Amino acid sequence: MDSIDKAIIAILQRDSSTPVSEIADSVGLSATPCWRRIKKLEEEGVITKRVALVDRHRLNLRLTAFISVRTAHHSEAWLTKFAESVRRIPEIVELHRMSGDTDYLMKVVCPDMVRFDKVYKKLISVAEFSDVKSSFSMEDLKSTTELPLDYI
Amino acid sequence: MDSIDKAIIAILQRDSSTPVSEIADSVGLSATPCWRRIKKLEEEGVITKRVALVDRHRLNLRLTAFISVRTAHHSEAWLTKFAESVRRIPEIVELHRMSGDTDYLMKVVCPDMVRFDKVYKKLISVAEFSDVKSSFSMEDLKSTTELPLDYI
DNA sequence: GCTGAAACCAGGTAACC
DNA sequence: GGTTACCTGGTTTCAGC
Repeated sequence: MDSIDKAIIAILQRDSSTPVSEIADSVGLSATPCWRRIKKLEEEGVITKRVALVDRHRLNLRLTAFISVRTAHHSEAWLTKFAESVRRIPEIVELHRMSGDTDYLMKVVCPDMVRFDKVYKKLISVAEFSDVKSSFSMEDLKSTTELPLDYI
Repeated sequence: MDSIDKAIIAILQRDSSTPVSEIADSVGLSATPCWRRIKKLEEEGVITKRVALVDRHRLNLRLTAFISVRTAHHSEAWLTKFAESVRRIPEIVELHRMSGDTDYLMKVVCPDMVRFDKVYKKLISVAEFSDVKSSFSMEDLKSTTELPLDYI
């Protein structure tokens, strides 16, 4: 992966609807080799998918919350089952197994506190926790899917 | 926004490279009216952008961390300047103004602890904090850009 | 073996019903 | 919202470097 691939990824991370010919111009290549590089990046799994991003406010998702939990269960089987359950809850968009004080950290999006409480209840119904803490985002100041390309 | 629009969004959130004709089939429409709906969703800002998602491991971004900070400064001017500075740090992919114990919560991606410390130093160089806590993700169990469509 | 020109074809876009 | 036609842009082939 050279600097041209990096430049291609930079463009596609920002706007994947950019025509190949335009990307080719930007990186100083003609369309065909540029297209082949994109194809290769997709085949090799560097580019995993192309998605449409949606304005969460337009979907009535005005509340963003973080739930951190502790649990007494630390088996592989418990983790697998827990992760699988969380993957089925669409309001929980992230789940991290953490080091330190909390065992798991989740990011939740939903319309309001009433709906948040429903997600919360759904969550505590799928697994047992010894401690649960919720904190709420008042303002989304930065949120991007663009990853830094400085380390390749 | 009706159930057809919802179905269209569901498909595009999952894979924005799906051909319009295929989407049209799925939602029981012919290509043109389906395309018109997609165009409208984009114009109205429901669909904000189309992006390529990249495997962070392939970009050498193996460390995910959360930094929560407290600050003594609570003016609008300070917030604006702080947010602007953070937006210029590519390793910080999320910044939330929080309620409760912490004032701001950030999500950071970088290769390792050494690079994390550099981001940390960059962060404390752009703003003054009274308290800074870092926690680290050991395992990414769920991470999606697909938002729940149950509330429209 | 990789690049780019040109031909080709799928799919996005527009006009019309 | 559908049908048809058009035309941009993605994809393949092939010649040249």
